Amino acid sequence: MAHYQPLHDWNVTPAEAVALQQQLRSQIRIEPLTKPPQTIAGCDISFNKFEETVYAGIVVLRLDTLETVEETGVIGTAPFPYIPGLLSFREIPSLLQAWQKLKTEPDVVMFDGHGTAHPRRIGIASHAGLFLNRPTFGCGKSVLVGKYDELAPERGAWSPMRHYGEVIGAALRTKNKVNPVYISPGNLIDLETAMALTLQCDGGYRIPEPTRRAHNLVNALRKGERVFS
DNA sequence: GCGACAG
DNA sequence: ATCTTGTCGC
Repeated sequence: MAHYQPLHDWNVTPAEAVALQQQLRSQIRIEPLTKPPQTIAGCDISFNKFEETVYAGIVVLRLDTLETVEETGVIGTAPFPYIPGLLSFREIPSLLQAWQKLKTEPDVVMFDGHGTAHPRRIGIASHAGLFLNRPTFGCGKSVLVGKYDELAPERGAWSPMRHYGEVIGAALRTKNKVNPVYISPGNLIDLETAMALTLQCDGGYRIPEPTRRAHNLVNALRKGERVFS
């Protein structure tokens, strides 16, 4: 049901992947949201060690109540290995299949990884944002590139992440005295809004609800505890 | 050349 | 990411 723009083929070599990133980065737009979002989606993939089968899923929730409104999942194959900086080429193909199964198009999408906080400023959230043509941002659990000053221990505290002099994202504390998560805009959104949405999706855990639910979903799918038609 | 390195 | 039990701290 939900559609996307197939900007390019995913059957590429690592060198071609880097070239594609260099070519696509100019199309990324970091700007405030056009309309107030009502729904947000979380995406994630899971797999068994040493196996190529990937379990991808998307969970859509209402931003006001954090109630889950839709879930989709697919079992596919990873056409690309995990290479730092090229994560999107491994995860996006299957996520696009899950996206196609959505009945409603989410207003904004949160990814497990980075957006502009990437060596070439086009992490999975930015790359997918170009295909989906809607606001996307990344919420990573660790740093790929960039440095930041330590932040206060309270939830809500944050510190900008810098790389080669430019602000590429922010370390944001989502829970008191717990390691921060790393937020960076993907496409069609700005850092401030991405951080606000992350805090709004609080479920009492370090990981915001969209990503946390997507993670639980794909793990259940991998273990055969969930089925999608 | 050496170390770092999203998930 | 995944493989896994107990254990330290609030």
